[in-house]
Amino acid sequence: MLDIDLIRKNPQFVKENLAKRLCEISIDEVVKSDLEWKKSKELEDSLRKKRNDLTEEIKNAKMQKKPAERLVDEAKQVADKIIVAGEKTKEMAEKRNYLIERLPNLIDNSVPEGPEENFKIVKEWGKKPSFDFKPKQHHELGQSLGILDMPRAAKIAGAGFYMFRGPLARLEWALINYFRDSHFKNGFEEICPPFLVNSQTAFGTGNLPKFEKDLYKTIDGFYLIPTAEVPVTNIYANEVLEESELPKRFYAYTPCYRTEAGRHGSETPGFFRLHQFDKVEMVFLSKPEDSWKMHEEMLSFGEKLIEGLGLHYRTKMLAAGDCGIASAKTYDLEVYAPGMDKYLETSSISNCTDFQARRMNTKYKTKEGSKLIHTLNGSGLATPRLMIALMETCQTKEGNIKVPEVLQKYMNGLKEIAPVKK
RNA sequence: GCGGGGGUGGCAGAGUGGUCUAAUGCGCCGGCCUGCUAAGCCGGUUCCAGCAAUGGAGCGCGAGUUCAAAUCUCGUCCCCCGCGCCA
Repeated sequence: MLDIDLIRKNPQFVKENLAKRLCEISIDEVVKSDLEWKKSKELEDSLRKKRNDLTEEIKNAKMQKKPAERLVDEAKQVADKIIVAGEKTKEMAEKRNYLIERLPNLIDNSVPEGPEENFKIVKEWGKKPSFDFKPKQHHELGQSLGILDMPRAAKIAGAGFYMFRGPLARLEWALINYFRDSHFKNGFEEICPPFLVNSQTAFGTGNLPKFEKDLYKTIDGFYLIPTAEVPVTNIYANEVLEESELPKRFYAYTPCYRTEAGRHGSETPGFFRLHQFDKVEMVFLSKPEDSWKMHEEMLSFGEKLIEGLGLHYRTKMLAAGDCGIASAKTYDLEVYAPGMDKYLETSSISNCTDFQARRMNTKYKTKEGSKLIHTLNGSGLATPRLMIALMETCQTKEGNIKVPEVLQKYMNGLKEIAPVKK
């Protein structure tokens, strides 16, 4: 959430900033609803004051054994008015909060404004691999090797699911463990969080209320996590940290569940847009003054992981209009898949400044009192699209898949995935 | 799932309808004192509105009873102990 105080004192600044990301919520309306709430609250407070005074008089009268019926009658009337005024205040607060809870974070000045296509490529690493044959797509490779079973995944669950078998399943765990080991060596703390969260937690990271339709909800009201960012960022919700505890760096492997509502149609064969996928996520908690430095640091951790696999990728600074609600600035890592001849988003690395901290109420102590922390999150990395790029990049003329060197130790030294016997 | 106990400020912990203006202690911040440190003393240390004076709210969350609720009633969530079930 944005600081309501900032909106009050400098609505023009907020308006201009949010215009960069094409935000459809009117700041004028936020200011107006806030004023209406304030007016109603003032009336309610003055009535409460009156009742408190009367209550005090009643108490004194009773202690002095004087009659208090008239005062009680008057207090009853005030109490009725308070109920009416209170309902009005509540209604006004809901109206105001509805808007504020859906406002996105302020965008950083370094971010190109406007719609998605205004992105900036800030780095390219490696180059497109060349083949002396026509490279196949990942699903062709996977099926002919007998290590990808899309039809049975569809039978078991439906569209939007995949099933890896044998060496491909092991390749996915090799990736996950390669990521985990890298983060561990960097000194981060590993977390195994809950994969289901309550609504307060989903609100904290900004997934609720605006994006409820993107989340799976259980019959008893839990939400399946769309990313480990949700539980891990919320670890210190409603807590005050010591200044010396910051920064904190976490990583967590989890499956991620997304409805992908409104994204039907067969845009791409294979496993590209999924209801469930695996990801290792980095989450950093920092002091405000350190977050931009840590954002660049997180970016380079993500980049190093892809570089270790030897895959060609590019780093994209998202345009303001393409950034998530909580993000002040986001880099995407896009890894190249030669079979599809496409760059695929395999990581999204964001500085959420104090936007999530305000929703979660996570602060740290300073000499000037407690202040909101900054939160950052980034994939390090999401596996399916990386596997697409890896399979397509490392394919041989025979249709086998060479295992990148850094992954071989996680696969009992396997160097190449050959067809699996039935 | 059943039975019992509990949830109060940064922390510990008192408070069973109206002197609650939430005691007291610890921690932290500021000040005084001091050659320096410690001790001691004074003030501050939840949120909302306000430049402020001040006013309002707040005792897990929600509803109710009452002129008045941390305190009584109901619902709900969470934690602890015991029993049951279970990977």
